[in-house]
Amino acid sequence: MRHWLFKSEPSVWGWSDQVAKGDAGEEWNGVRNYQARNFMREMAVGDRGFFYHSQKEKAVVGTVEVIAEAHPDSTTDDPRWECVDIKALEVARGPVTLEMIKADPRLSEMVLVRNSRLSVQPVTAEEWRIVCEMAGVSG
DNA sequence: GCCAACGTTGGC
DNA sequence: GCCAACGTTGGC
Repeated sequence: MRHWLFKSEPSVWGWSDQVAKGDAGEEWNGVRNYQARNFMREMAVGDRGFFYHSQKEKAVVGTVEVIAEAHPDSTTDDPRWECVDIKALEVARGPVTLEMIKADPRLSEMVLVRNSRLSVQPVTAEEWRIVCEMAGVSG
């Protein structure tokens, strides 16, 4: 199983929106960046990821699971853009802020730290374990 | 609100 | 195919 990080502005699509969709989940649509799209193409059903709020909050707020492989993005007719479907899994007992992540030397190589603009990112197994621990989730 | 970083576009 | 110009994102 691989791990990922999904970033969203909470004012556009937040954790509560994701939770409201329940097990049916929702498309992670609207991505218009090739790198991010390519990562979604690599995802498999059952992969897990962090749900990160950008902008004001800047924190991992929960975990999600990939429930459908990449397929055309329903929000555009442009065949270049694809997305996966994800569902909310576990809420973070305490949000893991960007500040906390930056303060931990073990997480200094995270894409979130190195390339803050990428909206869909891979997370290593170790990074996954550490951030899950900080968030108080089982992973 | 500003600005650095980055990606995309389009002219050559 | 290069690169300048431009637009967008997101942290600060």
